[in-house]
Amino acid sequence: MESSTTHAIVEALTKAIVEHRLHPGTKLAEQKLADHFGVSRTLVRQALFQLSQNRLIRLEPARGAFVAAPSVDEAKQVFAVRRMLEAEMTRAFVRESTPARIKTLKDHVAREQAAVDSADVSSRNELLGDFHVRMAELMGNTVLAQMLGELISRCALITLMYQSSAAAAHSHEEHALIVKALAARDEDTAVRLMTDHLLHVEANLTFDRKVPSNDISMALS
Amino acid sequence: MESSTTHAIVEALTKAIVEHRLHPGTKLAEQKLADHFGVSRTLVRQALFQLSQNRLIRLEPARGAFVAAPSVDEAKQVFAVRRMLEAEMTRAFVRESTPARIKTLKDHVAREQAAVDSADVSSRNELLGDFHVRMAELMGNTVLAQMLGELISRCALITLMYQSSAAAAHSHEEHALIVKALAARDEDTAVRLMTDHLLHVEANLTFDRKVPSNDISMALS
DNA sequence: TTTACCAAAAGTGTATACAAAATTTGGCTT
DNA sequence: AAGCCAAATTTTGTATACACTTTTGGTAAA
Repeated sequence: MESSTTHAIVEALTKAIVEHRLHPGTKLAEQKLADHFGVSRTLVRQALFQLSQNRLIRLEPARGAFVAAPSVDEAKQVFAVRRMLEAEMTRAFVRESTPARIKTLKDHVAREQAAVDSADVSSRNELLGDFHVRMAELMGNTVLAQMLGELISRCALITLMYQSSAAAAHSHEEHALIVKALAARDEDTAVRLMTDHLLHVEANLTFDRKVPSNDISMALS
Repeated sequence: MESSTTHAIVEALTKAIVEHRLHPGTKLAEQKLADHFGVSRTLVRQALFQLSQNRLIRLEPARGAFVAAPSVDEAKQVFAVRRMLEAEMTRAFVRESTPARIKTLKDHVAREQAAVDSADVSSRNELLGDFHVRMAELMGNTVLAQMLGELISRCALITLMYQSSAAAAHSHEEHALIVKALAARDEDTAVRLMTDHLLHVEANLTFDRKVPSNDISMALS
């Protein structure tokens, strides 16, 4: 089960939503997607169902699928959970820190630097989110990594829409500081920096909305 | 989308798995389930997919669905995440504590008492898990509540199989102590009790395996 | 002009059909 | 009796068909 075709559709739609080519509220009609991907509605429905579990779209009974528009409240809740999870994760990271793990994070931050310098918004934000997922993965706890991945992709929509370039650069700097504290095995500082970092990201979101366009074919082309 | 028929199938299978009428490893053939529920394979497949997202079953490409058998390692990871999440949740709970919330938890613990006294294993364990979900719900953070719900159902298989009655009674007593600390607004004690509680539950799991039987119709009848 | 209403069109929900892959069966050989 | 290969069977993966619901668009009445 779980064909790779379905997975490809999920990936394509995820990318389109997260890169903001499909705006919140846009209707995703099954047949149109099926035609676009050259498959039957069956596979599209599987993909849509999976995306709804990831909270990237919303399914309304007998009405269809729509690109999700996470509410301000939901975003705040997601950040609250992330602070809980990541504060403890950071603490554990320091305790089980190894040179190899530190190096992996340092390398990641270097890649962030490059992405922040170039103006590629989507890869920049992907890397900024991945910093947190990478930390979780390094802990060897796949459950944690996966859960954090879900949370991060869940508000990817919001951060992508409403995070300014300045805020992104700020995030990157904070990541660098966190890695420094981790390398110094300074537990309290690292935890504080991580918590503050998440608070900053949340605070920098401006909760405006923009106008949607709903041309699926164009967005996916 | 997301018909209630599919939901009914998910519920029925969840109950059967969690109540241990379907053993880990049992194959869930689509046509047999379809016949049993009197629907087409389409709806069964939707249900199976959803169950796989809940980690209650495992889907193998071109081979079908099998009742999940969470590994020891996975269980440990789940508990590690729960400790992260619930320690902070407990801390936040104390800070935003209200008499009404305390009462809700006290009522819940009272119901646990009844379930522990009666020997109904499945409702007992359901209530013991729900204590934690209830706390999350009271915080008004649905994201947290849902995430914790996932985690708890994810190791429901394990706790149900391998938690003794004595351990269940112990859990119940610890819940009562936690509520007491919450009522006294004793943050540090509450957090410590919660952390210890989760460690105890994890420590009390005995990771043996029992023999599977694979008669679907009998288990679901 | 606005509102109510009805028919046509489009879209979702479920069942079924068919193709492809895996499993089982049965016989053949060693 | 054990191992192995091929045909037969079962089971999964995908497409399609059809019923039912929602949306749309237009017409008539207020």
